[in-house]
Amino acid sequence: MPTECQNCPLRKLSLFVDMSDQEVDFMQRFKSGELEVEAGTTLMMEGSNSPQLFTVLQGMGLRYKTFENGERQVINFVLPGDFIGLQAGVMREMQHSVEATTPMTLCVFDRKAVWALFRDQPERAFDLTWLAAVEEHLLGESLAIVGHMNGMGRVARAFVRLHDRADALGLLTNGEMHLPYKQQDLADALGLSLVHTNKTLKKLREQGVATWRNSRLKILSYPKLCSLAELSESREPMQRPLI
Amino acid sequence: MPTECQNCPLRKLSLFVDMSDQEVDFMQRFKSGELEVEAGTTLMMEGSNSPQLFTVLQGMGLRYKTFENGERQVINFVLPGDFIGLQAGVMREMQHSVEATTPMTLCVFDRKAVWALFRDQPERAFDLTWLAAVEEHLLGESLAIVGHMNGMGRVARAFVRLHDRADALGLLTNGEMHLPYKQQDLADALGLSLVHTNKTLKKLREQGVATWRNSRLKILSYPKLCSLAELSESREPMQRPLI
DNA sequence: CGGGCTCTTGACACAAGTCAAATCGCGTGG
DNA sequence: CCACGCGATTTGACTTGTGTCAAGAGCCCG
Repeated sequence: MPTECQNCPLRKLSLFVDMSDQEVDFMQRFKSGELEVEAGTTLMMEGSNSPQLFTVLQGMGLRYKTFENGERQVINFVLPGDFIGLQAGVMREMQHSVEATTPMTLCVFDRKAVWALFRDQPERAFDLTWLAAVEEHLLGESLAIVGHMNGMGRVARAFVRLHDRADALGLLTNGEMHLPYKQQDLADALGLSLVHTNKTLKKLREQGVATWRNSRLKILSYPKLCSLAELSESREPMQRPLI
Repeated sequence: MPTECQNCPLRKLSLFVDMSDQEVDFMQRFKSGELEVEAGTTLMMEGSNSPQLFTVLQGMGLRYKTFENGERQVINFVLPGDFIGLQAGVMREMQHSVEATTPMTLCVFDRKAVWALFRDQPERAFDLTWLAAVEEHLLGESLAIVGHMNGMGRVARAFVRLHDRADALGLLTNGEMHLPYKQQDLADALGLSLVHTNKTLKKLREQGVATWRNSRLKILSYPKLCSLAELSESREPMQRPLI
């Protein structure tokens, strides 16, 4: 039984900007269906042009680029509310791949409908661009992190960001969240080697800052973590549209 | 005497997708004026919300984020045809600063007109989103470069990218281009220290691959440079819209 | 019970950062 | 016209954060 946009649990989160009834109505028509995939499914392939676009309702995944030598750069982590396939929607093809790391429920849109959206729903088209700008912002931040922070700083930053995102999505219980990734995934996201990432995680454990075991991330001392991440403890999350 | 969009020299480049007469006409009305700034001018300020957006007609600049400790991460280099201020246009504020490193001529648009663009010109709104997606792609690439390549690879990659961009813009003469940046700028873009960047440049000189002096970059051996950058020599440039 | 992933650890090598000082270029002012 | 000062570029010496290699431990699943 597919979710009605009207009842979409994500919409109610304060993380996302409010939608008018009329907009909700349009989204309902824009939505072409719902998709459930199992962990490990590749949702988008670098270089391909998917006929479908998605919004994540449940589950987590990864965006990444692959190199000739087989290595990967993880672009970012995919959480509920994320839009997948913007590049396929407006450019010829995707520039990165997207993979599910848990079972996922996805809202499906028809690529061709994107044009209708621009023609008939300028507000929503605007939101799509907004989303692209948010994405650009996040990538710029990642670039800054990888470009300027050492191993400990990068891991701490990643944890703070994930913690905050989970918090905004209501996925946090007692400072604990589901983090269904491998250490290699985190390493590939931060531009660190697996070994060094592992040793950094160990330090965080020993210092009583955070533990990450069995796919569960537990923040033991948010202040310490923020300090390592060179972030102030009070940052208001940026609101963004949901599509 | 401001340039007529009709006669815009950039439009004719094959790098940019063609525009219908009607679109050119709209752009002419969308354009609110032209601006000339001198080198060193800050065009956009991180955290601010500029009332104006720009497209670069002439000159070069830098996008960057600043850290609490005064360091910078250069997000990318700004060349003619680049659109500046997308974030200000759709989000509350800019997430990075933009600075001119040479005198620049800019096409000026009114931020408020962006909404009119979405309402009245869906094709152009689509192009704006397209541009945002291109930006996202480029940032993803930068992230991959900084995350996975060593100093030599990064510098080589940067040179190839700049060379190709200049080429597509017709700014190349005998494999030579104007590159009005400091070594510190390049270092900040690549996440390297100034000293290490300098030593890497020296190696490139000694190996007869490329020289960069007096703001002029000269590629002596494109094949060697591509090999260092781990890129094939034949890559077709991605077409994108001009706004 | 065995095979195949992850995750951990230790030892070692090296790329890149830091510190410090010399040189070069250039505009300014005496 | 030369001396000075300041920013950018070079270089050398030393330190250290990370990568690489290799092997073992833990765990799940067939």
